[in-house]
Amino acid sequence: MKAKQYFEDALRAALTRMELPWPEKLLIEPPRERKFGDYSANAAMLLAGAAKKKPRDVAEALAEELRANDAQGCFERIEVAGPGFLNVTFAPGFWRTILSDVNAAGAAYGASDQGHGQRVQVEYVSANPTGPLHIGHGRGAALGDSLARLLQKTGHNVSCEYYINDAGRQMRILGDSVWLRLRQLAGQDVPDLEDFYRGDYIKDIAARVHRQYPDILTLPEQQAIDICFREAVDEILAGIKTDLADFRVRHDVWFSEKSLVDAGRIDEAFADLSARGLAYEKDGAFWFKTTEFGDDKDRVLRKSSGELTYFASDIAYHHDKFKRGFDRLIDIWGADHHGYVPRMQGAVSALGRAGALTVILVQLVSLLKDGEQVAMSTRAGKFETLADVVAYVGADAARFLFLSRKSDSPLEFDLELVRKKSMDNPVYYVQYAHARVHSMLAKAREAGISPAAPGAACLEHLNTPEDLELCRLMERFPDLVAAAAEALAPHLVSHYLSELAAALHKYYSQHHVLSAGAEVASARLLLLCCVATTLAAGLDLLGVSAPERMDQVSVDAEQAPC
RNA sequence: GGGCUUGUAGCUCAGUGGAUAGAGCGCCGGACUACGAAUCCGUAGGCCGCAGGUUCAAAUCCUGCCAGGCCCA
Repeated sequence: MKAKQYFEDALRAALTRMELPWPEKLLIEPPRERKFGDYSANAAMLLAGAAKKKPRDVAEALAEELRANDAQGCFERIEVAGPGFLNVTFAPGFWRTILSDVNAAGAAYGASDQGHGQRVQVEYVSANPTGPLHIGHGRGAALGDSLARLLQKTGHNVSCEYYINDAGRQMRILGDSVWLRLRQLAGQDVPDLEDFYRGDYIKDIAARVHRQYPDILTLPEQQAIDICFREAVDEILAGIKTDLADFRVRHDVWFSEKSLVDAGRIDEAFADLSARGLAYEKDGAFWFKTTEFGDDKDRVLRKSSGELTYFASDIAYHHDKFKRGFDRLIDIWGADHHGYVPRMQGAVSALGRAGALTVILVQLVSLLKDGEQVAMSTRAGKFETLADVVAYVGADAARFLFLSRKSDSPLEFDLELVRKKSMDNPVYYVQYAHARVHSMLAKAREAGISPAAPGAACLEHLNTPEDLELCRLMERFPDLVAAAAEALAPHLVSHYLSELAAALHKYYSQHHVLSAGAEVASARLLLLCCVATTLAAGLDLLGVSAPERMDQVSVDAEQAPC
């Protein structure tokens, strides 16, 4: 039985009997302070005006009504407090029923059908294949992957996609850059270009291409550049895929911009806009009337030179997404693209799908080492790439940190702090709570003690404040998951996990389990088993492992830096 | 100059319009002859950037400033 739902139903029935409406802004939530009970409702304050009574009097009447109809004795206390809050405390026996739920659901605990199978596409990372992923991409990757898990868990039909910008100007520059380095490495005296990729990885690619195509210098230049370009994209993309896999980030579809252009989808989208009267030719260019959708000026889709803008392929791309049948699109972008959001929203409105796109902007990550800023924009810093960072601190620690901040706040990523295996580091705090339970379960097996069945009589022993606190927290988990999915906010999950882990550690220090007598031990083992299940379910939503022993984690973090 | 975003404890950050604003770290002081001390318990620390407004109720919503970050011109 869900506590919040039970209270809501009881309250609704009481209001109906008292011929009072259910106020729009009525909220039922756990109060900030424990002493106010398990759940709190603000109904009386909202109804006082219309009823022409004092809020506290309305609350008292409601409380009386609830008490009179609690035949099963689910409520232990129903009180009125403060300006007119209605606070309820559930009886211990009510809380213990949560153990059956958790036990029955197992890894699926917290799942719901609030998405009703809605088809959602999450597009994330989508970095240009012009170089390796950096730490900022890692944040978007962790967020996108976790959001997908959250949405999946709450009954959405989710597809994850990576958009490969393999057409256009940046790609030409990439090909030129490799070609330039290749000739330089071959001893030719070629000056640097004004605009090109300078990273060492370009030299590595150039050297390999030269080895693989020994006669490349004798080919017509355009053909040679073409080879350089194709090889570079393939290699960089393969590297990106490896880095993401090592970070446990998954995409279902890798969508090529070039394929979009080649398939004529750009023209299709242009025709679609023209047909709706939302695009026009002017000064030899093709314009999209974004001002009709709140933009401050119209935007060019095809320049007079015939070159397409980024915006053009992005429109065609989103057009294509909708044609593939998605009900809702979620794009995760770096915050430096925020100026692009109104334009893109305008485009989606123009496609007749206003409101179907949500853009999440991920703020920058500043990389620190012992409190000192690490250079990000040059190759000088050792830890510029995502791969280096993940190898240094471990995927679990990196993911947990990324996912414990709101996406729209800037984030400080201190390599030494994230790497530290101590209580400075919340990820190990939570993982340790999970491992601790499994350690006890192993000890219990040796001693021949097994967890009680969910309905067993011995559960009566679970009546200390700490027992009930764990039950309360576990009972909140499904609501929490639903809220996190709704708000697209995985950080709610990581904060919840820290709270549950804290309750577990406190429990551990106050109540001895195995030596407490057969019945009590058995009951407590069931409780702790359920906690472990909930912790594991939550960690899974973050894509963080739930180890059974702490010496199993962070093997990768043992490696020395570079 | 226009726009987006962020200002909360010494630091890093939570806080769906609700009660005395929270957590972790750091500081200081305690706790293992029993299940893992990667833990627990306690103390101290706040004009929630500033000023107005809406509301029974504002860190939260609105407006104007101030400051940092970013985008555009």
